[in-house]
Amino acid sequence: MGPRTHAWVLHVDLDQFIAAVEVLRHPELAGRPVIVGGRGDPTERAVVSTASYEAREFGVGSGMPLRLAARKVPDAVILPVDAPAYTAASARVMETLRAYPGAIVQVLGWDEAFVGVDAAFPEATARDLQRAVLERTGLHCSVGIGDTLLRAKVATGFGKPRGVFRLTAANWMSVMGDRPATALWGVGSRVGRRLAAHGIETVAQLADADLDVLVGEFGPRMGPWYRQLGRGEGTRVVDDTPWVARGHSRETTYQQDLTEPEEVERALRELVDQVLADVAAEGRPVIGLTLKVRYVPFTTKTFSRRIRPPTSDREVVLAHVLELSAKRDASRAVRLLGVRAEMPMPEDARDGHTPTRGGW
DNA sequence: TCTGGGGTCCTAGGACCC
DNA sequence: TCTGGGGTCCTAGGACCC
Repeated sequence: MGPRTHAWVLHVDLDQFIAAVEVLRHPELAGRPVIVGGRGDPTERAVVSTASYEAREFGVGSGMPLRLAARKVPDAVILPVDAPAYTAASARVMETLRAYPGAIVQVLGWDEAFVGVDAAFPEATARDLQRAVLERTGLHCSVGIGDTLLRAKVATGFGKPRGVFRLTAANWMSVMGDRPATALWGVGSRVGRRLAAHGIETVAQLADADLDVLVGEFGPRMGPWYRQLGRGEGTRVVDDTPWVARGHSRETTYQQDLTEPEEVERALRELVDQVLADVAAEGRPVIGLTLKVRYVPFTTKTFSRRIRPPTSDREVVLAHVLELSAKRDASRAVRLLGVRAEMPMPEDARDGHTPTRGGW
């Protein structure tokens, strides 16, 4: 298998995936505003993972503090995040897509994938896939059709919910030209603001922007890349090479801020053990560590270091993390701690053969 | 209403070497 | 006494996405 070019790129995106999985196993919740987040306790520090369409009507969306969401939707059903259940549901969806004759599937996350197909009528294929996913999993999805990964990805948004939309070089500018640059995948609010400072507000303006201006603002790599995004151009290669993780991290927001050194050390030991369990499961050592600390007024600092030689020894890793922790401001209470471990890429996955997530 | 958790990639600037 | 130019490695931070 590996990277391949097809006539069409389809982007399959499950509708309100997490909420839909919950409704599937709790049918009595159908039609009710369902919010999934944290441990399902709206009095805790946590945020919304997914809200059902019924809950979105009240202005609730992902990333919103759970407390606020609960207040906005008085009779909401609030459920805890159940990652294993979503992983299992996701696996069934991807299996279904792979079973489609001739399809190459590049998984992007729990609830979305690119599918490369050589079809004369991609809309028919899209409907086939929707039907197959619904039959096999009970879940609805939207499908974007494109002549590049980016166009397929952006097209999906116009198909939601349960629809199909095609975006190619032929209609890209007429559909996207007048929209804000931040409508593009990969252009967030910060980059949007920096573009606006140069008078670049829309997708069409970004597509026609002066390359020197973009390079001056964003560097030799990102500058040209943003203009390419504006044009909807980029790779059309779908790559089903299995994903190789660059690292693993665990972080925890504490319900009570940590003030005592012993509390911090105990928390770090816990995080290190969790991270090492994930790393060990891949049979790869640790070559880098990052400690993330969020202090009580909302500021976050990170401390990192390379580890050499590469190690799988718990005590060695722990010693490094504690050393990094010694650099933090011990006089300030801690709201969050995170530990990230980087792993070396295996030989056979180097040279960019493994697809970069979102690297179009 | 205070702001999760798991990821990836890029850039700037300093250290260090030849 | 002044101080090039190229290269790599490392750390910190920024940005984005689901």
